[in-house]
Amino acid sequence: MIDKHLMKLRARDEIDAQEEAAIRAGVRETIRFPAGATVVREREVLDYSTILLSGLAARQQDMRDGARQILELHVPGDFTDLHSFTLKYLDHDIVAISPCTFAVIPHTHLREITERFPHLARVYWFATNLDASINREWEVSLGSRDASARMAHLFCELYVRFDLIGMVRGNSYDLPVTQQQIAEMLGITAVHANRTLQQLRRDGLVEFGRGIVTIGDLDRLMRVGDFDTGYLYLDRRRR
Amino acid sequence: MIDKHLMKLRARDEIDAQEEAAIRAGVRETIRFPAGATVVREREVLDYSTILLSGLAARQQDMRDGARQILELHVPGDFTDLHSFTLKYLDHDIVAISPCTFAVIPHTHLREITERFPHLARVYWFATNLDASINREWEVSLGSRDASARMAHLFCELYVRFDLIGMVRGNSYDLPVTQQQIAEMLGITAVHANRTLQQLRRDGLVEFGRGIVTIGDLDRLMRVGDFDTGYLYLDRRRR
DNA sequence: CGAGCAGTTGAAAGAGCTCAAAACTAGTGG
DNA sequence: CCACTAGTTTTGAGCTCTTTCAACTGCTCG
Repeated sequence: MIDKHLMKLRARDEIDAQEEAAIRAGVRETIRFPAGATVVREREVLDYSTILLSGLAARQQDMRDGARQILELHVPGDFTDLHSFTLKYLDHDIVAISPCTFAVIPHTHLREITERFPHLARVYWFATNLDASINREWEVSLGSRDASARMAHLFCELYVRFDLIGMVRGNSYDLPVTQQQIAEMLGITAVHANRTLQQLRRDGLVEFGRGIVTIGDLDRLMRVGDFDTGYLYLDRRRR
Repeated sequence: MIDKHLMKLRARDEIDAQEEAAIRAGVRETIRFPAGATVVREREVLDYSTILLSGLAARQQDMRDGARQILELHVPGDFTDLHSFTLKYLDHDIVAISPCTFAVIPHTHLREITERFPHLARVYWFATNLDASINREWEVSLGSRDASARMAHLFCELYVRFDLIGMVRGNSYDLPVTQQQIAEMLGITAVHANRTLQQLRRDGLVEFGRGIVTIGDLDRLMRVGDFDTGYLYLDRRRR
């Protein structure tokens, strides 16, 4: 059930059998949300965190004028709101982009296993720092890259992240979002997202339709998106 | 020496005498950098982290085309690269904006005190999550706010953060940066930063000159910048 | 005094936005 | 199986914010 989660942890560090058992022991229940549902609301005080098991989820901030900024996308295996363990409440919403299932891990259990296994505390601390690294890379995109570079960068990032959990088939992966939502990630309008998408398709870099991304030319897409995997910390190291 | 650091930790949680002693014991040496110096370079493997004691530092990413995105600003008392404890190397540079002094804390010491005091592990884990929250708020600015709102938001954030360490005098605080650097934080050009600054001044909201920010009307500045302190987690809670 | 940044200004170009309508989907119910 | 609706994608045209480029001012410091 949380196999993808362990797969992802093990891409970056070693998790021994005891630690694995301790993690698994914390999963008491799973919850399910339909597409569009709000999983965690800003400022809501939490006593549990959730691991995304299936579906696509996002962190997002609603603006006063009705606009919305998507801050990060979560793929299966991600601890979507592990940061609430120390923050206690979030500064943003967590929403289900497509129908999602989550494993629920009580904060009491996180506390217990991180005290019993200090290494696990560092592994999960690392996991939140990795999310922060993704946030920073999105800052770079939003602040310093134009629309097509942002879009190319996003498709590259998701390619790598889906690949890590075995969810890439050939050069395609599922991305069940609308162009409106892509626009909300990139900080542009839906109309402009549409035109940018057409540009990338015309150039043979990538196609997106019916919720499926198909990479036409990864090398060139990476160059256009100024993409470098460094910020995803793909090397295994003892934390 | 690390008083501002403790002041900041204690704004969010209780730190007892033992924990304080453990933190203080880790500070072996301090290092000094002139304005403009690179303190930590991207990808450089680190075995220590640094607390900013005085001066202004920043996290930044250089782009291929010579442009630069400043990702976050650090004020005295901030653990500028605590995240390197679990990341091992950074995905960005740390630079001294003005002349800076740092306290050096070896990772071995961080490891020791976080294992000995699990609560301290959570306090520092929280600290990195707070940095991530700031990164996310900058994402919102860069993605969804126009130039004057971004600028207003920045001045509000720094007002609160400087206030927290007693570095606000009346309605002014020191911000030893150039307009070029402000532009690099806001993802706009220096020319546009200049014009936006003039706009805010004309509206009586805020003035900036010779490295000093003077708030003219905080309420209105907060409204223009769509600023809400929530993401700075200013309430004390047991982590 | 002159060099060299930092800040300022103007004019023109460009990226992205707004508004509005048309063309597609996909799901619903008869 | 078709008609109908609602949401998504696509297109056009004009407009705005931001950029670019280039020149000019002012400061600071050797």
